[in-house]
Amino acid sequence: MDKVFAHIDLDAFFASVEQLDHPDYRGKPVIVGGIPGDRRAVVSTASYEARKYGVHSAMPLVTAVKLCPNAVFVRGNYARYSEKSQEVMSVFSNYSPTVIQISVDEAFIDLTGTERLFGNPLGVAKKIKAEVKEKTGLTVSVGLAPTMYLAKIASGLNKPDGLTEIPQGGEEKFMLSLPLEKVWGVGTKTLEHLKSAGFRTTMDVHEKSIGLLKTIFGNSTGTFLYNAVRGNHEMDFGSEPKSHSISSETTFDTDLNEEYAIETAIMTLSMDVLFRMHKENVRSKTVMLKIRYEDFTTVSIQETQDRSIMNADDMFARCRSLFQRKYEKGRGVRLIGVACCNVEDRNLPDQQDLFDFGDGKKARVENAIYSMEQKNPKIKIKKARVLDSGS
DNA sequence: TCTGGGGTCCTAGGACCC
DNA sequence: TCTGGGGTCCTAGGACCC
Repeated sequence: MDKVFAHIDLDAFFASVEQLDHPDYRGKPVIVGGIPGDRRAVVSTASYEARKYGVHSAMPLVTAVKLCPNAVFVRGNYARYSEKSQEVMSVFSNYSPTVIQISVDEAFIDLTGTERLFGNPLGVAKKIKAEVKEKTGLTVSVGLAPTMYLAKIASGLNKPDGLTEIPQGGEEKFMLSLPLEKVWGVGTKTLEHLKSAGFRTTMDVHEKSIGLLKTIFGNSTGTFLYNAVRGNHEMDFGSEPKSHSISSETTFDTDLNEEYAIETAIMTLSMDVLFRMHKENVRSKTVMLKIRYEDFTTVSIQETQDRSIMNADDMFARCRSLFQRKYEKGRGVRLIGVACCNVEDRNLPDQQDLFDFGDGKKARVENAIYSMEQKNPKIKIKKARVLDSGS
């Protein structure tokens, strides 16, 4: 049976939610990500009105303010966006048992074999667009194709409120009509590399052997490019992700070089990551610390111990020790980040649980604090050091 | 323009073992 | 003595995505 996938992308999602919730923002440029004066913010989403001024995602907010000073600027209400996202996603499940959500604002729907129930894929796509609009007030762009990879590219071609279909058998032709920068998975670095190696179009890539592409771009990228331009690249969401990580990072308003102040930030981040691990009921033996210096060079250090992280003190002690080992004293730090890698389900058997090192009690206390915070978000219980964020 | 925060995956080199 | 080869695990860095 011919396979058919839809990729559905919400148009300028965060900005559209703001316009939906605030009628006075409608028809105006709306920029989500920060407000004028936020020194190091970047644009998260720009409404289509703002895009006319050249504002786009990932642009420094300072630049956006220069380009479009009269825009409505908001920092963003991520809980609200998440709520709207769920409303939209629940519409999709009416049309197929197989919905793969890949981020807050996009999902794949496997429409293979749903023809008898709902009609042909193009008709289904139109129904989905109409139902999303009716139930949530938001518009989406849809791509239809025989593979998820192609559907993903197709949905981006006629935004906003778009609908683009790549017919069965038209995969290669479609890819060869595409400019290189539209090839999903080719970012700035690979694009530069392609250009410097003399590739200007997908057709140029198509002419070369897989062996040559591997030699120039490495095994993984070479193979990817070879298949992509033929419309043969498959995205695999089938297997469960092997490793999972939970991270938290922060960019300081101004660079820091006092160790005590940086370590205080590390403590806040450690607590955040640890609480999120509690919430997901997972544990980890590996912590990672990331330092971005004033000149934007970024380094990281990680350590895996035999025992899982027991509590916030333990987590902070591990991160602090990594910081002390890695930090080049005196250098200005613009960002500090903390992560737990290779997290696993806490219900899995773990040898160390047979012993109690006295940390078990602390962990139970933290769990209690965490559940209090969940019941009443206004209660914020923090370590003395974090409250005293001054000296 | 002076570059967020949350992730995943890939690679290369070193340690260690047989 | 100064030197093989394969496999696996860990770490640091980088590319990419939304």
